[in-house]
Amino acid sequence: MYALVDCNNFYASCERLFRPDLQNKPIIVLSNNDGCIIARSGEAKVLGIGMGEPFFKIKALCKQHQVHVFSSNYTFYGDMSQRVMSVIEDSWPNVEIYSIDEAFLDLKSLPASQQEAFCHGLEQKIVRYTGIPVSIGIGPTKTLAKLANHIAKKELKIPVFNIDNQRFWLSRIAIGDVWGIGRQWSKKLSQQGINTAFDLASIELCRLKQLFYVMVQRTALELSGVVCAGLDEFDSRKSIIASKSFGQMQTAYTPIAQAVSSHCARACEKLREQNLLVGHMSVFIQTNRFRLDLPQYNYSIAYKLEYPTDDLRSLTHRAKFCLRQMFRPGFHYQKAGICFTDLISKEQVQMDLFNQPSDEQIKQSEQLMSVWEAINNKYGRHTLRLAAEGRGKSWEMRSELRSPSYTTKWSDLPLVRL
DNA sequence: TCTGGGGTCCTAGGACCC
DNA sequence: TCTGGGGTCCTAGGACCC
Repeated sequence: MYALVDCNNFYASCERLFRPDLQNKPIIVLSNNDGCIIARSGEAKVLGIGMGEPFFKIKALCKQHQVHVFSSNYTFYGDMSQRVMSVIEDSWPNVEIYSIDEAFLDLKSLPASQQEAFCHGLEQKIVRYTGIPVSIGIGPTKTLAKLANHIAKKELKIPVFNIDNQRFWLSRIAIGDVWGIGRQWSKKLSQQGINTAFDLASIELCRLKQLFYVMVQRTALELSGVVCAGLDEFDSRKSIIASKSFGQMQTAYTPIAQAVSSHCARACEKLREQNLLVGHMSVFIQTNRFRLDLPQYNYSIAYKLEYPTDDLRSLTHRAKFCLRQMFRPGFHYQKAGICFTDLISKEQVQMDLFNQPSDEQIKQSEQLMSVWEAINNKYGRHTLRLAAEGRGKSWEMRSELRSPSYTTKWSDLPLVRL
């Protein structure tokens, strides 16, 4: 049996934590650049505010209903996520952290009769320790646990639900609400007369094989109770991306090069946090796809590194080289970014017969990068940075409604008056 | 005026090999 | 007129997730 713990309206719940005055008030959280809605409190959902909707389209509605609007504050949400996850990991040994607000538990070592009681206890513990409300779904496969969670939240509005002896629920769940079945496939499945989770669970596999990829077959099997995917407890990342839209469209080379350098530094931070080296990078730039009146240009250039590295200086140098190759004047650019792939663990580097850097080079680079990190950890991010990042950030994103970083910044600690 | 960012997995098709 | 069979590896693109 598996359990899925999922935080309720996670970002909205975080924003409410240090703002008790927002209890029972509608709250929404915006994506980077204050562009789209990415989280809504229950009260905001009732108003008909959709997930992913562009903010400018519903600004008037928000004003009319006094919706509290926040820019996203990932430092804060990330910290709250860690707190929730550590409560879960302290309570149970087999945990897969699936996303910022979800975790799967493998409950097989617990007698069936105790599973629900354990989940009730966990749910209460999480809300008591962190203030974040969660829902927990229990089922014989991950897909069914996910579905049980959906039923707990959307249908029954209870904190814990076990679908094991209540499979009749499958016939009440639309095919598009099943984990792994998105827009395109649910359309295709409907054309075949498959409209509910029950339909998909009971279809003959050979019929599915002719029409769909293995992913759909796997989902069908999981719905019928056959485990196709176990717990993935070891986080081995396969790519790292850092990219952001510009606050305003950019036409000149220099600010874009500074943005790419800054994204490269962020990607490099993530790389080093996980003790990885990168073998392959690609840099991309894009114009604004919504501005059909302007000429469009999207391009990316890949660069295979001479040897895997985590040295920010050489990574930035290569990233700028890629950008120079593809930058064309005369366009209004909206976004730039960088992607690292071919990630390998620092402990398992394959040496190269021709391009192996000397031990001395590796040692020097590591010394420099660790001092660099130590300074930034002590005095704050960006205290030390490459000149390539520039100083004034004319390209920086909009984030006008950001809440304080209550739990990660001394100057932002909440004040309590008695 | 204003439209996110960061991931995974799978498949088809091309280039190459013997 | 007729033109093999069996592989691997890489990349782009499309689907999905939160």
